[in-house]
Amino acid sequence: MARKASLSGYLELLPAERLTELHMLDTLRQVFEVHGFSPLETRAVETVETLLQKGEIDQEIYAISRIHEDEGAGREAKLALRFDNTVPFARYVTENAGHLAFPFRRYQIQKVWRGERPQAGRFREFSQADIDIVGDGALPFRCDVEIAIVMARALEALRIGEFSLRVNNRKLSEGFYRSIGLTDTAAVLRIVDKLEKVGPSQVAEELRRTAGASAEQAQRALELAQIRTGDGSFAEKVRALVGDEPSALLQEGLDELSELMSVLNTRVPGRAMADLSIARGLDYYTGTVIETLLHGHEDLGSICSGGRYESLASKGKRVFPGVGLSIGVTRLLSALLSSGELAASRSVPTVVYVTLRTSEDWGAAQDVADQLRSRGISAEVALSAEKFGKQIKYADRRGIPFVWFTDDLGRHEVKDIRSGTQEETDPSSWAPPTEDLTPQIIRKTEDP
RNA sequence: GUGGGUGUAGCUCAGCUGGUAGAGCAUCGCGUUGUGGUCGCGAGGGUCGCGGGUUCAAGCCCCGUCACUCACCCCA
Repeated sequence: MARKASLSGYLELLPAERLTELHMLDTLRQVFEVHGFSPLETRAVETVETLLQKGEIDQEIYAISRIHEDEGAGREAKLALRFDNTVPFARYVTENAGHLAFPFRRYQIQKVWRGERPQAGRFREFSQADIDIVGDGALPFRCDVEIAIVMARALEALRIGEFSLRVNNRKLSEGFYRSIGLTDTAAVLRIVDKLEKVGPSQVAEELRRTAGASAEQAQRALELAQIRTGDGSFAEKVRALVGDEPSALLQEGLDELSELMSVLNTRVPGRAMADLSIARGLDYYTGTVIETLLHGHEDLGSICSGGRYESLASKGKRVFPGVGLSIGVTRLLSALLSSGELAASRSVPTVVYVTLRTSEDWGAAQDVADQLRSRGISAEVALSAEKFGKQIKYADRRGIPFVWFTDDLGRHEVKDIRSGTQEETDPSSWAPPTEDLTPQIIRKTEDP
């Protein structure tokens, strides 16, 4: 990949790359549906008001306008492109609450737009694959667990290599920070979130400078954030750190995270890591928070994140709590394509290239192709009767595995371009090996 | 938005203290005249990002501008 894009941040793929992307999307769709998630799509456009409902503008939003908009047109609602799938989904849920059955589980794979400066793995237009479960009034914690399991399985199905879900719980973090006297928990979370990037000493310094922490408070916050275990043992470490009786909030967070880790370790062993530095910025998350690290691509940042939000959507007195995770499809795809880890075996869907002996054979060649097509075998007919060498080369350059010849007596032969073997055959019954029926998505580097 | 780097053939890049534009790969042709890939020979392909300036002369120097890219910020 790594081709120069005409516009930075707006990825356009070559056919072989797009086939790889489609394979990913098909895989995700299949995993989501087999777990009972319904497909959903929302419009590209939201009112600015909806997008900013959290109050804070921490996303670079693309506003849209009409070229011929009247000068004084202040009456129309200001519109903008969505920057994620969660906020539009929340809006959709409240609008259609009367038609939906709760708890409602859906998947949604769509493009989103952000005006941030593009960088490797950061785009201005990209696809996210979301799953969420939303309840009416209440939603069992069990849903947090299930969402994490489904996503872990989806990532496994993508065969992208080793990855870790890094999980934490905001109740745990907030409860702890409050208990040591740090009240601006949002600021603390934001600073602590940078631990991996800037290191403990700088985090401690920032805690003192911007979150009003004493040296001792900063030290204790750091100690919590540095807890990282692959099993449930994080809980003892937290309790040792707290000393006296944990607060109700902290205890709730401990219980939830313990349950999550325990189930994940049974159902998707080795994929989860309790990491108490994970905070997820200033978002709407209220409990479980998750980020995902792709091994070997740590610099990419998280490839799948999300968590529990208690009140993102509400309608009058009704509140719809939810939990969801989102895969950065474009980020993942571009990284694996440019590293060469994922590739398609050919750039076209074509399985068979039907050659032309003379220009007049075109009709007969289409008949052959149609017989193959009627059985689901993708076939393409040559446009002119060039030398066979050239016709074979045409197929070779596109990665088409088979070339078809028909002689002047109507006898058929099919050649496997890779092995060079050619044999007599019949268009009404010939079929390729199943693995050649569609382009194969090759994972070049095997899992360790 | 702030700061650094880079723009030359389809791709990756060379191009000296200014002197009329180069390589490898790719493409196309021929050898092999209707069964590709190897090999050999040959050919085509460039407003040197764009605009202005200095100079007898600018890919190279100066100014501006655009794009790309990296870091910060933020995040999938």
